[in-house]
Amino acid sequence: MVSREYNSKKFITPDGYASDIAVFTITSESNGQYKPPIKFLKIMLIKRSNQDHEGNPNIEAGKWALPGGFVRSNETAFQTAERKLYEETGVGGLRIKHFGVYDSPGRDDRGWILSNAHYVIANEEFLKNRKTTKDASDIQLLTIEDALEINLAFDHRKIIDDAIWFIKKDMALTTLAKHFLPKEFVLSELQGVLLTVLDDPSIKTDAAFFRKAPTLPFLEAVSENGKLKKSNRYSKTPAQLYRFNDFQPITSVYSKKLKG
Amino acid sequence: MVSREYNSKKFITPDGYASDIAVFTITSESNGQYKPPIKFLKIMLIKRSNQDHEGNPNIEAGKWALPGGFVRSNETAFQTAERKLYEETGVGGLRIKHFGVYDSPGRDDRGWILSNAHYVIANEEFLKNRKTTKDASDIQLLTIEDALEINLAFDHRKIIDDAIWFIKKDMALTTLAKHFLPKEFVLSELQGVLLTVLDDPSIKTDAAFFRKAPTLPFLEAVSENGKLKKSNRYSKTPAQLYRFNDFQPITSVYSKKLKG
DNA sequence: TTAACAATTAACAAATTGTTAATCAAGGGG
DNA sequence: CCCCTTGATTAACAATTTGTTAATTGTTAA
Repeated sequence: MVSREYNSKKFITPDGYASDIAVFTITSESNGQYKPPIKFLKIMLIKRSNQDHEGNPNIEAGKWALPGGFVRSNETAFQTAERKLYEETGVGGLRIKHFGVYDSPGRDDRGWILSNAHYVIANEEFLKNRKTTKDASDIQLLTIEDALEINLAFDHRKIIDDAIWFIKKDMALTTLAKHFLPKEFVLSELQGVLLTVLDDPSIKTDAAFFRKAPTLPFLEAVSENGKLKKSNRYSKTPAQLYRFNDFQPITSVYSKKLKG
Repeated sequence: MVSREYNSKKFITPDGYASDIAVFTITSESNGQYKPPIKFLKIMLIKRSNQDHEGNPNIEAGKWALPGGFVRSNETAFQTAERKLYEETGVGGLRIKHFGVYDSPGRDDRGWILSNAHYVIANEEFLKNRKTTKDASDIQLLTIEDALEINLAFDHRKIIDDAIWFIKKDMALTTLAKHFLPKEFVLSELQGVLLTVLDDPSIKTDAAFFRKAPTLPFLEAVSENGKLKKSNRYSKTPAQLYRFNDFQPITSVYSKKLKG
């Protein structure tokens, strides 16, 4: 397969090509009946076991790490991400997005190992339904604050830092919020998700947000048999349910007012 | 270096890790004196020689390809990009940005070879000053249209397609335009650059663009000894010179009107 | 002197925003 | 069953921005 021309240069080649996945979710904690819950941004991490499958001591054992694994020669890192996500956490069918490559020499004591990093957003309900393929202590949802405090394997702290930066950006610029929410949701839920990840004053003020939201081209009010569908899940007053449609908004710094 | 534990799995490892760079520039073609020039978005490609440095037949010989090369085990792909860009095209000091990884099995006949893809924006003047490290026929600036029509090596067509998508996005969302322009420029130059890459009606209408531009937080009028500095390079009427400052604008789809 | 023309400015209606103050529609206590 | 409370919306209005079309200005070339 590898040609003579290429081999003759005696290049040193990588010792491994890994695919890692930062799985984010927002968990809700009830704040009393008929009140919007308190939300926390969390990341799914796994604890590296002391031994590998063959019983040999595992590198970075005992530390927390992003789920992931080595890419096989007949698949892409993207496919590896799908596969490992399902194998290790039992979740499937989520939108996976590449956001960076980590290839600093020395990042992995085993040798020259590259990591192709992805992120995934899962809504709470989705994660609840996951199969428990490993015992619970292995997989944990940690708040971002906690995750960045504990002892993380390899350069996963840097990877998580970057991943957070990317989801913030995508949350502001795309309809990423949809992946944190159920199909149909109430405006306060959307607002809660946005505020958990972003820090945009124009989202904070209720009146402005509630007036603008219904006009956003990527949101639509849900109706059922001709009349608007409402929900009481977080308020006594029935609140209108919304869903995301397929509109892909784009913005530009050269039009409309900016904040920075 | 590679531990027993790891080796014992007999993983197949990649046969090579490459770094490729899509270098974009906008060339100006005079449209008559005192007129804004016509601009074209171009990409720098190199023609793969028939033999490699050692005289062996080269893979994908004769085809056009992105400049780039194999990452060494003691550097990152980013550093490779800097090094190869300088070696092959004589340009240095440009802002290089990662945008994707190409790792489909079979993308390179030599084996399992990954490409870490970057893009770079160079302004015309900068490229003019480049050292000619290779004979001219080897390196060419092609318009995007031409580049996508010719026979490109490996999966470089896909890489270029993606790179274009990324620069469009970054052009709209960041002050990327600054890299296409000289330090000080006239509004019609900025407008020309934006229209060459983007297709935003609000930029097209002169009156709107000229009225809004001076208020953009990331632009500032240039003055010299207390008075505003003007230029006649593209008009009889002296036009105000502007420069980008360090303001990093951010936008959000949840505020301000959208287009999509 | 004047026609031409890019670069601004002006002017004004239409659309969006920020803000503060009403309304509305239950659930729960009395 | 009548209020009180609390989110969820609406209303009301002033302040900003934008889209458009119509002037103005400064300079070169005929």
